[in-house]
Amino acid sequence: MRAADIRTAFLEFFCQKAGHTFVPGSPVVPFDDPTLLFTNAGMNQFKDVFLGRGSRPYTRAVNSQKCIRAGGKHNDLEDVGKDVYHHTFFEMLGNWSFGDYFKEESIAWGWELLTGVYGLDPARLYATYFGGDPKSGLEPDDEARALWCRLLPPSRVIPGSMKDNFWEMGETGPCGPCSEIHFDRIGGRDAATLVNSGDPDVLEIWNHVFIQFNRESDGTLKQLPARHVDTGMGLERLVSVIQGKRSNYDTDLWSPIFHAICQVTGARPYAGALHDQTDIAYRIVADHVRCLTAAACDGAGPGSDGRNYVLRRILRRAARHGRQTFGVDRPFVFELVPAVVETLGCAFPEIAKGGARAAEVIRTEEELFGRTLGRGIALFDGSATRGALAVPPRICAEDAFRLHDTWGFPIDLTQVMASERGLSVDVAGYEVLMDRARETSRGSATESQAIELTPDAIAKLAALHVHATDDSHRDAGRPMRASVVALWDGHDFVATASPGRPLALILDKTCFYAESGGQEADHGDVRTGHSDGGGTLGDGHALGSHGRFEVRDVQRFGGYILHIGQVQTGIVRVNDHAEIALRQDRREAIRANHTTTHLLNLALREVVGADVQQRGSLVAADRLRFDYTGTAALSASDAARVESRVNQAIASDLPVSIKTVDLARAREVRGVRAVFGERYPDPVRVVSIGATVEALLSKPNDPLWSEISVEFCGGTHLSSTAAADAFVLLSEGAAAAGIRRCFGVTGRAARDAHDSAAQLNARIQAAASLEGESLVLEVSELARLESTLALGIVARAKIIPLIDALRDRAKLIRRQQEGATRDGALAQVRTLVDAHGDATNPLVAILEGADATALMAALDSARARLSSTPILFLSPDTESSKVAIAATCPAVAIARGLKAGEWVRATAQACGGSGGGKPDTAQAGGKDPSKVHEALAAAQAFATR
RNA sequence: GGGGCGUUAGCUCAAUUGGGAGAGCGCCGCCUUUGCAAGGCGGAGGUUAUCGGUUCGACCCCGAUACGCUCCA
Repeated sequence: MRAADIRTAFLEFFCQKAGHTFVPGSPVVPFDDPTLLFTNAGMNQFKDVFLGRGSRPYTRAVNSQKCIRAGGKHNDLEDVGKDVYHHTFFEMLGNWSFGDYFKEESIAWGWELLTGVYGLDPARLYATYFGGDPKSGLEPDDEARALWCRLLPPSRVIPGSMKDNFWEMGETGPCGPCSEIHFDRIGGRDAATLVNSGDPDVLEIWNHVFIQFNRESDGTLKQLPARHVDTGMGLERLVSVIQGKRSNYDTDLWSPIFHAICQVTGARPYAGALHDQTDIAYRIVADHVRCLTAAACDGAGPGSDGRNYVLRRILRRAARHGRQTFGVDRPFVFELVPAVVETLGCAFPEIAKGGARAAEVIRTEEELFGRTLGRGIALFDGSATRGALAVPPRICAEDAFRLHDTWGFPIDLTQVMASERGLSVDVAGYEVLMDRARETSRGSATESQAIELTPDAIAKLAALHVHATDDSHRDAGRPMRASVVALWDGHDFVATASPGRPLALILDKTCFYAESGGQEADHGDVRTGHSDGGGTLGDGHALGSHGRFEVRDVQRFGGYILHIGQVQTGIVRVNDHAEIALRQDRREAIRANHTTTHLLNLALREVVGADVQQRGSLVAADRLRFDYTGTAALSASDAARVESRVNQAIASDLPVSIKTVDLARAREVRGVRAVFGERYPDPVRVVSIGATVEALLSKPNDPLWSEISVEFCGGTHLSSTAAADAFVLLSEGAAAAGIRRCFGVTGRAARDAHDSAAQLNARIQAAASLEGESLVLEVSELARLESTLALGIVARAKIIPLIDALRDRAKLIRRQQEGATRDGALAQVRTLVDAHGDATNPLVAILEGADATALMAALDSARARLSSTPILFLSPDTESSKVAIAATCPAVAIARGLKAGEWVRATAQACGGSGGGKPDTAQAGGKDPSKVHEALAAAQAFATR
């Protein structure tokens, strides 16, 4: 069976045989799970179901999930290539039951598929089950054991430990026993003792997890009302087993890629040897290009932080092996992408579609690395030259560390390069420096100002029967009454709080919007009073007699909303009544910016193209930021079109409609904008502009809908677009490889941007009639304004060439001025030189109207004719109240003890300054032009002393 | 999140303790030579990323910002 058939057979088996729904695997880049660098298991996208927070319209699901294990807790990066079964990228075949079937069906179907469909020899299969753990008070999973014993002899049904056969998602939460199916590649023997012993020929192929407990915060296990099944089977491994190979790499999942490597690099064909450098490089490069292609097709390219940085390291490892093992010093990894598309494209449409773009992303990064490598090699050469003189010849620790820290040269690369030159590397010293760097990197970690509610604290609140915060009033945002249910200082719950320390307030209900989905939190005030005190919360007069709390941030943790800020006056206590009010001007600005963000999203799609995808956004009170996929800068004309589309929508005063509806129905609406890879709650909140959500749902297929803005969004919005007033695009640039980022403003700020542009334009017009020095000064001021003012990019694009034209004129003027002052100075020098008698006498003179540069030119000119004369010129400038001084001394004068540096210093001191320089030429400056004659006298005295 | 490094002519990069902003390649012009490659001479091209500070004087020192590279977590 070919790999593609094996994959298809799995999906069809569960779809047809047991009524599973095929749910396409999620992207390898999880967008809303900060605990996860990459998708690393098929269950990732169903986490909310297991946690009991979400649901799906089906109870049985199946797919093949693209997984990446690199850089995170599960990191297989270092092992890739050294063996034949670790991968940074792999496929996980999985089937799931959400509160539907359980152990019996799961095990029976697993057996049927492996032996019946795939035709694996039953005599080579082994099963493990959870053998119980007295320490944790857990019974053995006898149910699973009994089920297996129906299919296998009891000697091949093996009990397993907590580590191998009990699955937990985290400290708390859903968990349960699991049962693994193992396969013996050799056969004809009893391999029971080899199961889970690390023998490469007896390997786990399929894990069935039976989620039946919930681990409570006190450590106890509670039976779950709904029990789930989560299985996972690595495709690469399965294929090797079915195709009777001892290595994952010896299957048709890899051969096209190996073939491509051979073609592109000209290396000898892959031979499959475990310890051979070339074969190791083959495996590493093939693995890495699969990983990079899959990531790029899901929108994640190499970059400088987080998961992007992991991808960068992966690419550089591949590129380095290409260079060192295959001798290819040009970009080549990108040329392997078509082979990856050939093997994965049929199963994953996004890879079939995104291959070309992925290759482009990879090629760009390879070129970048080539440059970094080039600079690093230059540095290495210097270091090697120095190191060659040492005894024994070696690269010193500082250089090795610097190559690593600054230029990204892994120590082993430095070692290889050093050995090529017959040098060793001070690795011990390098490790010391590395440890020190690690220490400083960790040690200076500042304590976070932000207050967070830890999982423990959430559990504690739940134990105290504090209910989740009711935020149903947040859209209205009107002042309201509530009560203080808890006070959290970041470490402990406290009963009272007074001014000073940062504090988080938890109320029973709130009108504040917590930061979410890129929209910033509301700010505002909370005034508290105590029910049995004097400060009754009657209609106003006694308010605030107990406490006033200023809210500067609002965050949601679990169901609890934290109002974070400080007590301003008085005291705040748990159980206080509270009058809460948010800052309406801020809320209004955020609403306008959020609705406009949706309009911008639509406009970009219209202008740039339908494949523009949102990659993040920030809605603040003073601006909005929007990231989207794209590799080229927005042209000036496109920017103008985008801006004008948004302004048209604002001018049309379109109504904004918001409704929470069933997710499946909402998804059917044509043109709906959902953030790529994002998971949405069900039901989902739909925000549409220009047509009501009801209208959308009544005719979901109407082509009209793709021309209006429809998004899934939980934020606060205007009721109609006119309130945004106006929109200006402030900037557009690259945020990361393949991602563009633009900033914009609305309302007052947009008007201000227009006004600034108009004023600047008027000044530019006026400057056209200026001449001389005033034009020069004005141009530098205009350039300063251009770079500091918040102008729209449309306006800026028009303004820059106008300023450039003025700058050209100013440059000409300046050059003329400089020429004039220089010529003036030179003319004076000529007379002075003509009049100068004895060539060995010092020439000391005042030149009128010269600056420092002209003085140097004057010195050059004088020196050319009086080669043995010490010369010093001064030039007073009353306007800037400075005296420029410059001097030169011929060798004979220096030998006599007259050094230019000392000479100018003595001269400058006579007019309130100082200076210095080399013995043959020096510059200085004085601060008091009125003393220029004293300085002249001092210069003469110094030279003739 | 925390470090380190960098940003100078169209490109690649220099510039000693703070003391006159340079080279190579490319570009323009002229000359020589030629089968071709080339060679010689001259020239243009700079807000030293931006802003502020220290100083008589800043590419250089200090602070902030932007952008890039890089390491650690």
